[in-house]
Amino acid sequence: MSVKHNNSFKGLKAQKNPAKGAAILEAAQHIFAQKGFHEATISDIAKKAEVSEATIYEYFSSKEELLFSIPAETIHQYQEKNLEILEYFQGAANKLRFLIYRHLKLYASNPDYANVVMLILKGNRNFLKTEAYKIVQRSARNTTQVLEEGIKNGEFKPNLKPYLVRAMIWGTIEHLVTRKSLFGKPQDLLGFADDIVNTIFSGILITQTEPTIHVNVKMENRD
Amino acid sequence: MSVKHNNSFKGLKAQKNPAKGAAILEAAQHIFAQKGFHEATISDIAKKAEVSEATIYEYFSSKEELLFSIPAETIHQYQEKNLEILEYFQGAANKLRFLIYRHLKLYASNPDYANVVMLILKGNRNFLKTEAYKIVQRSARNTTQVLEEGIKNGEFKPNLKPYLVRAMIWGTIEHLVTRKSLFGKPQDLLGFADDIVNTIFSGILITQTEPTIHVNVKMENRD
Amino acid sequence: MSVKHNNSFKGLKAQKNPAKGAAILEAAQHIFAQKGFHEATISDIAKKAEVSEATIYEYFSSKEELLFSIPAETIHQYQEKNLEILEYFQGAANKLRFLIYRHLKLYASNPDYANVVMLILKGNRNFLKTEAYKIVQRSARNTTQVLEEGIKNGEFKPNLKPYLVRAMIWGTIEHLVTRKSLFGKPQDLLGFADDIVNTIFSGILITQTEPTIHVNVKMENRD
Amino acid sequence: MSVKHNNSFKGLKAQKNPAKGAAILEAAQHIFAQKGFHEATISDIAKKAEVSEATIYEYFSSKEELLFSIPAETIHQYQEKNLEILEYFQGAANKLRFLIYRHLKLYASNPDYANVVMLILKGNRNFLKTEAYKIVQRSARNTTQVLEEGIKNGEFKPNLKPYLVRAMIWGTIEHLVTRKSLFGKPQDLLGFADDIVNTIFSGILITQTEPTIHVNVKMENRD
DNA sequence: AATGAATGAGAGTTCATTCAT
DNA sequence: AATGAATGAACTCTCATTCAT
Repeated sequence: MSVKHNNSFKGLKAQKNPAKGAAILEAAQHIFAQKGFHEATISDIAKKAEVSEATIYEYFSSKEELLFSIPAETIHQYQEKNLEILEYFQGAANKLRFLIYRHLKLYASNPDYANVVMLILKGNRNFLKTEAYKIVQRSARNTTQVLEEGIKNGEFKPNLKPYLVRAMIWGTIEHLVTRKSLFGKPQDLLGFADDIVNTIFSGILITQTEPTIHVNVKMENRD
Repeated sequence: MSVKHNNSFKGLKAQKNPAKGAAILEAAQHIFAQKGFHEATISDIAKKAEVSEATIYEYFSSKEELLFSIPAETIHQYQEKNLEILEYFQGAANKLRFLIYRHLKLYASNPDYANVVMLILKGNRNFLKTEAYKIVQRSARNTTQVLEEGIKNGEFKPNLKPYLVRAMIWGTIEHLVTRKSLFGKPQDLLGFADDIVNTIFSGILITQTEPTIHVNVKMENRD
Repeated sequence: MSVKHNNSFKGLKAQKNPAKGAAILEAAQHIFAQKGFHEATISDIAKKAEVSEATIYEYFSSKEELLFSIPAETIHQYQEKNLEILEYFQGAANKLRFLIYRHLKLYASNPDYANVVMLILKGNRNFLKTEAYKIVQRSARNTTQVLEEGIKNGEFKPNLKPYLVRAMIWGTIEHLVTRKSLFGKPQDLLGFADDIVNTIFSGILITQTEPTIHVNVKMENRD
Repeated sequence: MSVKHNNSFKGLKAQKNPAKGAAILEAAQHIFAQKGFHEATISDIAKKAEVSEATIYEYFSSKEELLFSIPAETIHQYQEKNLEILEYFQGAANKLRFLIYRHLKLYASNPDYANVVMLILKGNRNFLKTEAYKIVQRSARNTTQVLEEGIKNGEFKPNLKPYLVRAMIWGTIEHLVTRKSLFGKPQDLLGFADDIVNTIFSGILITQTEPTIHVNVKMENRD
């Protein structure tokens, strides 16, 4: 049932045996992550999935479709959950913090997936025509909406450009994840979440207010 | 001057006719930018460069070396000029603003180059072993050093993590440039420079400290 | 019987369809014999074998492996049969005569094979590392052993050097076979067998005994 | 003068600078001997000869002609000298012994040359159309003539087939030389000369005629 | 006489993909 | 549903050879 539904948005052939389809997909994710798209062969994937090469074509109509099918499921669940949880947060700042965590966690918890997305899919123009990519876009709207909400309710600066701030947040995350994919570091992606949030929220400059806070404290002591 | 001897830092064959070598490189950049690495053929590049395929191999020992040779010259000049100009700026903030502008401009003024770097090289592990990549790394040090300088001299927050901030700046730029490569927008990359700088400097939150500035002034008068 | 399992001693890929593998091998033998190794193309062989070029690579991993696979089967059967029959002969001289016949016949009955061996493989250093070559070596041991046996039992001269005599026999055969491959003559290789044997056995000099035979005859007349 | 004469029988382009032509030839001999014909490149040879590739084509019109030019000079001198010395020998047996020595020595004293001849030229059909090959043929006539002479004057068996015996002698030598080219052994080729001669002369069988010699002696005494 | 530079012409090899069973 | 077997279609790269200087 839910299987049927999944199939529909993935744009796949009807899957005779969904478990096998999933196994192939996972094998593909792993092989692609290790070798890259062109360097990986269908034969590699077939071996890893313990099926014949022909069987792969029973489930996916081409090597590229196989690649594009990798994020479909993941991104779908990610987005569904985001929307679900987002409602429980109060305030744009909290929502934004949540989205940043989630985004980082998505990649942190699945290095192969991060690899495929950052090193392969990001540079692939055909991926943009994909159903899965549409969900990525929708996911981007989440962030933008939260930013707009924050402007409207006075949490965020009124002259802030949502498009840019979203680009900063995503760009930061993508940069860090890509580095982890390529170099293995930074080890702890999630550890950056707070610092990202803080910097995005408050910037890096020392405001002239901060030293004065000391003075204020003294004043209160004097009274 | 140093430009003349750039053969030394490129891992190229000795070039019989440097002008032809450059023509091939430019043709390659264009074709790779349009089609991607694997989709582009040596034949495509040869046609574009108006030389024979064999001639390409007189100048570059493999298709991949041809690809990796693309950024070498550009990145080298970029880095040299950065170092040269950086000295004239006073203050870490100004220096950082300059580097952000420069970085954006590098890609904005050369869309094919941006394409190759963002869509092809960024996902290529072999590129990391390249001489050209070493210069990219050195260029990254520039940013980090400026950030450290800013912390030391009190311009930037003392608890700021240079690695992260640099990741944010670069990630933002890469994200924007990648989008421009893929979608053609945002059209005006350089137009984002100020907003990036402002956001990185001051964040997006409306600070409640601003009114307290008044109070501060009075307090200091009192002493 | 042992023939069925010959895949084991060939360094080949597992053969999907051994009949097709054999057809390719035969086509290759013919084309190589006609054109030589470097002048023959995989395309030539594919046409002759009525398969696609890619199919050839399903059975043999490279053009050179294809070449080296040609003698494997033949030489194996040749050696097996030699050992089998050799036992039935009495005396080193008879055994040696048999081996010379066999050796000549091997080439006489298969001109393409003779061509490949004499004109191509004999000059190929890589062939020496081959499994098939090991069998050639073993086959050489046969001859040497027979010669040693002949020395021991007094059939052959005690100061004879087996290595040299074997070199003479093989060299003679190779020389004749090569000439036939190159010039088409001598037509009848096997016709040389007896003369080779006689010369190897008795040399070319007229021994001083021979004229005395005449005398003997006269003596008998006198009686 | 003699230079002009040499050029004529080599079938070469008129050589501007014969010394350079010879240097190229020697370089080619060495490279071909090491790598084989197809594996050796004109570039290899040019480097070794310390000339440009184009220069090679000033002296030899193709790679194959370069190959075929290697034996020309050597074989010419060899044959001239053979004919010259042969006259001084008395008796076919002595002459034959001389030719066998000479033949072995030709290869023993020039391993690169041996390599080229045995591993490359022997399998090359085009070489047979060559001027140099004609001299080889003439050199073969020497041997045959000596054999015929020996038959006529009663030194050699009357039923001996000169063609075969020459094939045996040459085949033996070629076999030994080829082995030395391929395996480096037998180290001492010339050391085999006497044994070859002895075996060719007297064979390997222990003749039962030897005791009859006694009888002969008595008979002759009786007259 | 010598060569730097350019290239035409292939050839081997790989792989995604198909299809009969 | 699964796959063994076959192949079409490319593409990179190499090298002998040429020719203007």
